[in-house]
Amino acid sequence: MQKTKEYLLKYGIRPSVQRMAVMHYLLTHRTHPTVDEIYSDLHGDMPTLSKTTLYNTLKLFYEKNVTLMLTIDEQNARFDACVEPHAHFQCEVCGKVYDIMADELPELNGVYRKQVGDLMISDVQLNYRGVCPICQKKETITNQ
Amino acid sequence: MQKTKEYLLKYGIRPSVQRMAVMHYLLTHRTHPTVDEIYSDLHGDMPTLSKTTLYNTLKLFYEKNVTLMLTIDEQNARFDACVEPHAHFQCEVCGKVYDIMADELPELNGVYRKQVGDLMISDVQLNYRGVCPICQKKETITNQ
DNA sequence: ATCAAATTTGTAATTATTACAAAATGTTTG
DNA sequence: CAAACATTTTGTAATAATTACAAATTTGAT
Repeated sequence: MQKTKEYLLKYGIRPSVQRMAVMHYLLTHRTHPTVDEIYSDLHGDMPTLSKTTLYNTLKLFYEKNVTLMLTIDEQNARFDACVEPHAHFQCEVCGKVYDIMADELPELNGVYRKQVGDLMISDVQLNYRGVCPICQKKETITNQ
Repeated sequence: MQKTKEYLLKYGIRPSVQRMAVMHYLLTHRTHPTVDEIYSDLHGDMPTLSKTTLYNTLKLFYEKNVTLMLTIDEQNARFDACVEPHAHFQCEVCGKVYDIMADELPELNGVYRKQVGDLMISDVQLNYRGVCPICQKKETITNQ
């Protein structure tokens, strides 16, 4: 937890109890959770945590570039403590979001740029959609 | 309008009056409009058009691959009749969405793939965010 | 023209997110 | 340490996009 505190301070964020809990959660759950998922999971240890605080906190993290805010899912924003350039894949069946790193997609680094033509870039998101191998398998069995 | 009808038929969509109006709108307005924008613009000529029909129609178009449904904007879905591989840029200030074609971003074609690793891809979206040149100019003037 | 199927419509429900003001907590200064 | 001030959190209520649903309308085939 001391590490989480230093992590926040390094990004210029005052480490309140709530902020540390959220940051720690994101650092230890690399599942691209939604606001509701974070809320449900933290609620056990922090019954007083409010949704508004969560929204405020996640927005702050995003503005200070501590986390990413993914728009791959039309229904909910999703959050990611990994700020390295990487793409995402969402399964249309189970909804799970997978990471795609540069070793699987060599062109990836080329699209993560500061500038394209005369446009200055502050955020890049590369989103893939499809059916993940697990759900493909299940569908094959069902359709027999 | 006859062309729009054939366009829909080509994609296996029955050309009702409403569907033709929406398709024609998208073919002649390459501005990545939201549902509300389409609704407002069509409402003059079609006062009975309902939002539900719009949502149904746009979902159908998306499923039949006649149009793209963009998730670049967190607030609203946006629609695009250009189904060629291309990226998008949204200005954080004015909200306008620009196209980025392969000539401006040579790596673009490389990320539009049918497969990445063992993942089968059905949809790719490459979204950039930043401040567009027009808004940058305005901000410079304001901050003097 | 009739009938069945497909489509459209309006209303109501759902759900994610934001606004806001009061309460709580943390920080600074005398 | 205590008073004064700033920041953060909280709960509730408002907003806004999207979906559910059943009745009404339109379409296409016979």
